[in-house]
Amino acid sequence: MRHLYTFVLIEAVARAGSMRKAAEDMNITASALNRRIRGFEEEFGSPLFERLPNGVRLNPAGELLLDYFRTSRSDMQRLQSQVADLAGERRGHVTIACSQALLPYFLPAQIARYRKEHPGVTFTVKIRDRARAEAELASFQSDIALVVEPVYMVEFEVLQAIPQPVMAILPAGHPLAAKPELRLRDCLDNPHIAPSAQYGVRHLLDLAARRMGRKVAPVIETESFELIRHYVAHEGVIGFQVPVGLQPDADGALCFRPLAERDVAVATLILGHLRGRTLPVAAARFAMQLGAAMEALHAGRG
Amino acid sequence: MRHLYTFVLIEAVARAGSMRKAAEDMNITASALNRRIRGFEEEFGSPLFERLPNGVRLNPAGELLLDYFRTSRSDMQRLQSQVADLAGERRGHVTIACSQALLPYFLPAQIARYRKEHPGVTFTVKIRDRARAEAELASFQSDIALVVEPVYMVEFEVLQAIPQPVMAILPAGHPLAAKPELRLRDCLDNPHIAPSAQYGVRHLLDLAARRMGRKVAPVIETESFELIRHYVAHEGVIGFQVPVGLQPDADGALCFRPLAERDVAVATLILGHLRGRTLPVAAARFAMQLGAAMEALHAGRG
DNA sequence: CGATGCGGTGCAAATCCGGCAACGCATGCC
DNA sequence: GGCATGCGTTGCCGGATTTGCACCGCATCG
Repeated sequence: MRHLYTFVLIEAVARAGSMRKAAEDMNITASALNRRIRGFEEEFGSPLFERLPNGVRLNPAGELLLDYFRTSRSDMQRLQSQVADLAGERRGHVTIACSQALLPYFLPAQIARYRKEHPGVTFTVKIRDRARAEAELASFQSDIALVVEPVYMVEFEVLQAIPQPVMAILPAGHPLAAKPELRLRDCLDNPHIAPSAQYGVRHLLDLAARRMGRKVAPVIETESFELIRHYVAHEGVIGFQVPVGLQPDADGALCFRPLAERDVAVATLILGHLRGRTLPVAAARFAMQLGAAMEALHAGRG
Repeated sequence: MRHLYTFVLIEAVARAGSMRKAAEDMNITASALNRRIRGFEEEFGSPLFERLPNGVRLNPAGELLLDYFRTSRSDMQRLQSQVADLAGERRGHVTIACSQALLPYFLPAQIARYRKEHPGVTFTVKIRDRARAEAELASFQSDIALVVEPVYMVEFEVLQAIPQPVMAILPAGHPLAAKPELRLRDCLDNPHIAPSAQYGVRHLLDLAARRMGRKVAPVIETESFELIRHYVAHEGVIGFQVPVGLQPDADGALCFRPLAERDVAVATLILGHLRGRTLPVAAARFAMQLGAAMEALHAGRG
């Protein structure tokens, strides 16, 4: 949108922390950028940046203006989406910030299902841990978030939430696989592989272990849930994941057993968006579909 | 604001109903205007106007866009006001739509009082009857409205409301002036002067008269409350006005007597703004002052 | 104390945009 | 039926705005 170009530049400068860096990012010269910003500051009636010896930084007025711009841009996109919708085109773009657990099975299936009905809609999928997903929403960089056990924020509006008991991933022949439900103690006594600290599942495991005076001591600690799933079969260690990240009927090499609820708190899969925001048509409809799918998932297992 | 100029043009075209007329209004040529609009339509992805043989008209997409623009502009103004405020300048502009009764005494006093503290704030005062005042708010053309007995609208958010019994204005020596309270019947039996139909006071008088099978039959019917006030002394007829439109201690030529409440319903002076809107700082503070002044007025009399 | 990187500025080139005139078209009027 | 009027629209050109380049003053740092 052309009439918002100046704001895009302002945002770039704010992000880069210096006009010259921002100018390079935006493929214009520093002088052009500088003049645009000074020009706007004059028109606006107040400086937006503090000029420091090694760059610039937004002042309070600039922060306020950036807020204005971000909501303004978001509104404009929603408007375009609405207009495209009433023209019968059902076009649009959905940006979603989600936990890694959603990537292998749940989200691809859902996106495919949605795009089958509305091929004009495109997607951006960002992997964000719990805290950063909410920052994404707050700065309008994502429309919706789908995360496991997010940190609580007042600006987060929950659309749907379902429980997700933490599951142990076992190789098919593992002795513990005989039991229908596992104790955390048994898992910790065996070699195991766990996600690193920023993930929700690990957080719950750490809490539970500390409560019983133990520690999670994985042979491998990783940021990749995919690595966990695949490594379990190779060495015969125990992995952890929530159900939504597991294919209900694997090929027989792995089996999944829930951890006892009295040991490890049940995780929650939460779908939400920024409180008070009106989503673009496409994002709103996709969120509705996700909510229904979560509901079905929950009902199907409970 | 330069970056919103295209929207201003779009608004002008929507208002004029034709590009050539709008171009004349905005002091540019029709071709320039046309190109701006076509250019924006292309960038936006959808036409905004239906092209008719004798002009243009907004289509639904255009209506939506105009909404977006008006809130966007209003937000920008509020932002500038906020920034000026945090710079300690207390600048800004307040646009107020009000009933005629407020013009002679109440509003001038209030504005003077506010400007004494904040000389940087300027005012626009529009005279609007009850219905049009609310239309002004809805299209962001006024910040606040101060009207007598407004028609009810869901989008109107009441900040303060005080009762205003309808008063009769009598020449000092008038026989009816002996009574502390007048009956409507007595007034109608004497020659009287009344505001025309669109005004709140007249509306209440008409309702009351009809209830007792009478009619308001003024010797003069006028849109000017000032004329009413001044004419009463000249011919000795009875005029009508709400207290806020009357100077408490006149020079002795006139006296004011309330009409019996069982005859004529008490009017209401209402201060409000558009529901859900966040006012610019200056407008919000001025509205707060007005609210307090109304409160004091009410307490002082009751 | 030179090198580096910063924001800001003078000047010429390039780009954008507005005004003028004209076109195609529909309508209204003799 | 022709003529006039008013509408949106478009090619062309001149002027205003913006951009890129080179450069300045300044602060920091090795």
